[in-house]
Amino acid sequence: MSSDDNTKGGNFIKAIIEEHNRSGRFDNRVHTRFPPEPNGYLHIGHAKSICLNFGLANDYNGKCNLRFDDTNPIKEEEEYVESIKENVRWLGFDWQDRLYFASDYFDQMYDYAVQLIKHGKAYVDDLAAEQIKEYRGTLKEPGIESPHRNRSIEENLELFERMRKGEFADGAKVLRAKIDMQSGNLNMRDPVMYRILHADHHRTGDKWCIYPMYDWAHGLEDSIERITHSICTLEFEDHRPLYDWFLEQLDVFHPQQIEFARLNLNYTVMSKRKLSLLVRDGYVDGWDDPRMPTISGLRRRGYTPEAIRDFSERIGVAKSNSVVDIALLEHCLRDDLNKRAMRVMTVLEPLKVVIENYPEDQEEELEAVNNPEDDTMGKRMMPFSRVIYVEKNDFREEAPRKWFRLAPGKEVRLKHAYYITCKQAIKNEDGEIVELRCTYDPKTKGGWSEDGRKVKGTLHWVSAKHAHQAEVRLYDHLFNTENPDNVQEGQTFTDNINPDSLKILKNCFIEPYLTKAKPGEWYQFLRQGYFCVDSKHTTHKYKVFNRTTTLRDTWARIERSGKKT
RNA sequence: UGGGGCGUAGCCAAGUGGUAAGGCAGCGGGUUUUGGUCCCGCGAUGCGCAGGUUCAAAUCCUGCCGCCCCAGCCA
Repeated sequence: MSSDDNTKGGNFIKAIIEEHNRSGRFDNRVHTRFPPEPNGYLHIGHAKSICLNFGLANDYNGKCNLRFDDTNPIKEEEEYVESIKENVRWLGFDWQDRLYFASDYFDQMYDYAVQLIKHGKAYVDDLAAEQIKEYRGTLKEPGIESPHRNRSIEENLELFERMRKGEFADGAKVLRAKIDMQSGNLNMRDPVMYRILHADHHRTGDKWCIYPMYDWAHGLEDSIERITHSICTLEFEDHRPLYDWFLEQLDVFHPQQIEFARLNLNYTVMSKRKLSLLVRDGYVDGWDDPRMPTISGLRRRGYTPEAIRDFSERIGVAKSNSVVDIALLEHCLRDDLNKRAMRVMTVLEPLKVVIENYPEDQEEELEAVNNPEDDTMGKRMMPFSRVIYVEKNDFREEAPRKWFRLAPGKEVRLKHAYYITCKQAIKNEDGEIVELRCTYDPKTKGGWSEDGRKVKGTLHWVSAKHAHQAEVRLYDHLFNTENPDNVQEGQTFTDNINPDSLKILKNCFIEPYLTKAKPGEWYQFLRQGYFCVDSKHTTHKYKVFNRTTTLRDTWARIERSGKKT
């Protein structure tokens, strides 16, 4: 790969990498890692990081590791490890044989800590957590040194050894780096390296009762794996001096930490805390609810890995806090689905249409194109008969200006079928329209006429006799405000939940072909949107479809703007 | 005794002294058997503000202003 390819669509991280390649700092090697903590499910924000790390490795002919940063046994579980691996794989990335765990390095980290103690750069502190906090000082005042700061190396060595052996209770002692209690950077005020935690770890069991802190562990993990570029989010910028300090003291391989802005999206929330609250309090149907910004939610909603990767690329990478418009994500989705989704016909809110001049017992098979964007997807046959269903909102008793659809006296085209003209609308005793009586023009088979007569409206339909019933779930944004966290006093983000984020339609009709639809397939319901088979609620006999996203709807826009004026 | 970052269009974002890329959103128009797709066109005399250096400044200097992060034995 030439460097021209790399600079295209450049970002500041690529600039740094290229500078390193010029200077030879890492021998032209690029090795990144995606380092999740296995304490929750991945979301679209993680996807950005995954695409970034694996993407850079790919761009520069390097490698990217999948590494679980499992240094806190209290929060971490095996269940999350599996789901994270599955998500990364689904997104289309391959860590090959480089699956690592921070816990695999616990022995080595312990040895490094001993080394630091021997150099007089770390000490065991007996101060209680509360006291450590007091001694740390504040943002504007310096901290003060712990009375145990100047213990002898021998004593520190012995105490640390006894910590490891389990001679002390949780919280009784910690190992601290001896740096600078005066530092303006609080991270440098003798940060804790090890805490005592008599807890079972999901991988190391009860082998350890002391566990390394993030700042101590992370740089070592990177160094051990010979990571060249350790990419993390902005809030770790203040930690970089500490990251560098540890590696310098140890005189080991020293990766470059680079920080970028995490992804924020409007109309949703991204924090682990809020996401789990939505699940726990039943606002959504689990972590994979199609309205959730989790990878599993997006997947169940019908998002494609390609769309998510395209999105990651288009949003760019920078250091300024920003909120990306979710419309961009949706655009990427439509862009991908437009090319790959088979077109089918379904009627979501049915209105019966009787074609009066079509023979009672006649049926025919009409040819339908599967995807006008892709001829290789071929054609299929659709049954047609005297009674069909069309969409309720494709009929208006009084046609507004520029209305191309059905109305008394209006002629429209049934896609792939015939032109029909509306003769009469039949109402029930409540005044609701329950049936349309139409006539068809037998000379317009296939949906066109030799006389060149213009018919502007084209409708989707389904033959009543041949249709199958199905459930369709229409999803909208989970929140009805751009920034759900922007609340008045006494309110919480859940007060901004969109009450109409899920609409379930149980009386929908689908064309016969769709009875074969399987989870994992993408369809465009003609004129309505992209849909997929729901993997959770669909049974052998009962199909449930999720609306992935709508099509752009110019008519809705015209009506909306018309109402405003 | 405070430290670290960030400000380019409604939203992202390139740009690294030579006269403001691109995408999304929006608005017009064309094509169309999806009011879809596709195609064409439209937005910064200006880069947080004010000075300064220079033939030339979003880019360099000075001073302000605004926003974000940091006081876990979380990551």
